[in-house]
Amino acid sequence: MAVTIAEVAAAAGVSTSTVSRCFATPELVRGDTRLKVLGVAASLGYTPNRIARSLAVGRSRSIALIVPDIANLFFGRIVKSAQSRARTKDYAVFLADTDERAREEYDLAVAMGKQVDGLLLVSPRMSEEQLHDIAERTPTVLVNRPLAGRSCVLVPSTEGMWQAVQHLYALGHRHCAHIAGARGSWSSERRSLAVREACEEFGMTLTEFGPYEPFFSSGVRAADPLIASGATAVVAHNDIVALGVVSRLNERRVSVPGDISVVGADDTLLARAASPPLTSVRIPLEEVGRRSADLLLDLLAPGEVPPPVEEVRVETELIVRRSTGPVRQEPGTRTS
Amino acid sequence: MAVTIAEVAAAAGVSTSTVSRCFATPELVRGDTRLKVLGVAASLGYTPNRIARSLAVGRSRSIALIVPDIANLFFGRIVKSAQSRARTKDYAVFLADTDERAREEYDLAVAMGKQVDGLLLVSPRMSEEQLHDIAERTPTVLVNRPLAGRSCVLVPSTEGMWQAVQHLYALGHRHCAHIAGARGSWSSERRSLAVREACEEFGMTLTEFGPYEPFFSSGVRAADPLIASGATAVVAHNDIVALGVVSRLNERRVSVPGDISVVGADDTLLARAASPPLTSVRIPLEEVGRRSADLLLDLLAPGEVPPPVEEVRVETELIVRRSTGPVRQEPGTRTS
DNA sequence: TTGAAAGCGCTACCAT
DNA sequence: ATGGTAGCGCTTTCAA
Repeated sequence: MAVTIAEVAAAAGVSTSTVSRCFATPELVRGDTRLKVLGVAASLGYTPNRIARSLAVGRSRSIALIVPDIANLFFGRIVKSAQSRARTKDYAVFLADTDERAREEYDLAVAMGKQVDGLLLVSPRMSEEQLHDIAERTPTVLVNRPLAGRSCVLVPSTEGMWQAVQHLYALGHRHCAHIAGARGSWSSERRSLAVREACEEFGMTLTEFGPYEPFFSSGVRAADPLIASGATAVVAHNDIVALGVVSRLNERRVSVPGDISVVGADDTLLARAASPPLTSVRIPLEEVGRRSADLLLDLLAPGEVPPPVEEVRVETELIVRRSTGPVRQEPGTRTS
Repeated sequence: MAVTIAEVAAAAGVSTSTVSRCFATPELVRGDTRLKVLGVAASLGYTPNRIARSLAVGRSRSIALIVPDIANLFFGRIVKSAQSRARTKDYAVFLADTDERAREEYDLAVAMGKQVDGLLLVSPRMSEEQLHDIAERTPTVLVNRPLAGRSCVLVPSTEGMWQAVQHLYALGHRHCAHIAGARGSWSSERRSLAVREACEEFGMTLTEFGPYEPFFSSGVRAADPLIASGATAVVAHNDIVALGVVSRLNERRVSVPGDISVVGADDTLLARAASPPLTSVRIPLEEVGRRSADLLLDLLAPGEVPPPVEEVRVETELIVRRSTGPVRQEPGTRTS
């Protein structure tokens, strides 16, 4: 059994209250007493029992991160920075992965919500009612999902998607395809909308495909209809899907960027590591993780009286790489 | 405030002991009483407070996963499956990322070890003394790091690396390079050793580079010395590094696999998504996560008296893709 | 089969 | 500035 506060108190010749104060509110203890207690505690190897403290205080100093898929680099990077940020503020972080199953999100969030002080829901797909219900019970911050009256960190990607279309237009493309992301995903909708608006603005023909789940296989599947559509450029919902497209295009002997230009999104490692490297819309995912963690921890801070509802938006930008190139031929003349 | 056991007891007209039993040991309660209590509990929306239970029982029904880098697909996949497995057994999972900083591993593990029932250390780099010290205090399972008398899940990759060399030899390569992984990493050492032994067996010349941290930039950096070495094939420590190499080779106008064949390891999404797709050594990471979680939870099971020390090894195999090809020219004649 | 009550380790209020 | 003590919500003997 670990050393308890009572043993420290006995060994230091003070009461348990004093020992407790030395750790919780050191400024309320006289200098020499504190030094003595801390010394005894150290020599005994005492460390406060967080569980006991949680029970007494009613707060656990822990938060839970709920994400659709940790093995997706997009979420991996968010989790990494959010987790790191939370730990610097002495919050422990629970992680739960819904495996892209929207159905289980709610139950999971409710269950986790009871054992933590706050919830960070990343790209949740559940209904607004369910989200409100959860936020009502546990302080919650949403990532990539707006909700009236709740704190959220949003990445509409509008600017980046617009830049992507502008880039393609400038290269001579006039028929663009878009491969949309998952149904029910707010960021998918925003990205699709941004592409649609940009194409309209530039007078480009747009063919839309989707929704597709964010898997490599989705891109592979989307490639054939894409070829058939006659589009010479494609903006995919994200890098994974984009590379699935590239893979299938290679198989079909369609050259990238010779015959078709491909743009991804998220600018994950995949984009840089691909050959040719993928032009992609950069999302500051580390910033997203950091700011969402900060937002949540602020909500939990005892000082704050009126929980500040904020809507943080981060900037996105197009990173141009070799996967996009000028139009080489007229649409429709391709033999494949 | 949430509903407590006392309120349920009052409403059901029984004692708190009985309510407690209904949830913990239902078989010790008479059928009708149990039904009644459970009914009342449900109607009141009661759920046991895990923190209070933890304090009373002395166990938290939670484990911690400590990994070097969650944003690395290798660890991401392990975390994903381990986490999922633990949750099916009603264990909550803490996640902590050391950001590849071996120095902080120990302190982190010690700190986390106090608030959880068990620790899953993935590819730890700390010293054996430190590992023993931690395992002594908290039930621990190691992944990718053997330790006398402790449970661990190991992936020596020997078979897969051997197959890689055999494959390259069969394609006509006679001079192979190896780009080693991080210093202090057990799996790096094992992989290097396996390549060394295989090259010797096949009578191939081997040039070794490294150690390199598992980053894309490491591969980029390793490519130039690789070219200078005159090797026609390279086995990289993992996919990320391999793709860094490919990227730089492309820049240098060295064709893959025309001039140099490249083999990666881990067979992450990166390998499949690359163009040309990367030949890679497949590691059953989901199995690693699942089995390590199982091992740990078995250690924690109350039934077990003598903690079974196991050493689980999983099988690896080479997945051949287009990044490897026959030798096109004699070593040394390349002009680059 | 059920109940009473003593903790689990810590905090926080109330005294002093 | 310090001590006494009543909980926090649940589990677990021990009795009945």
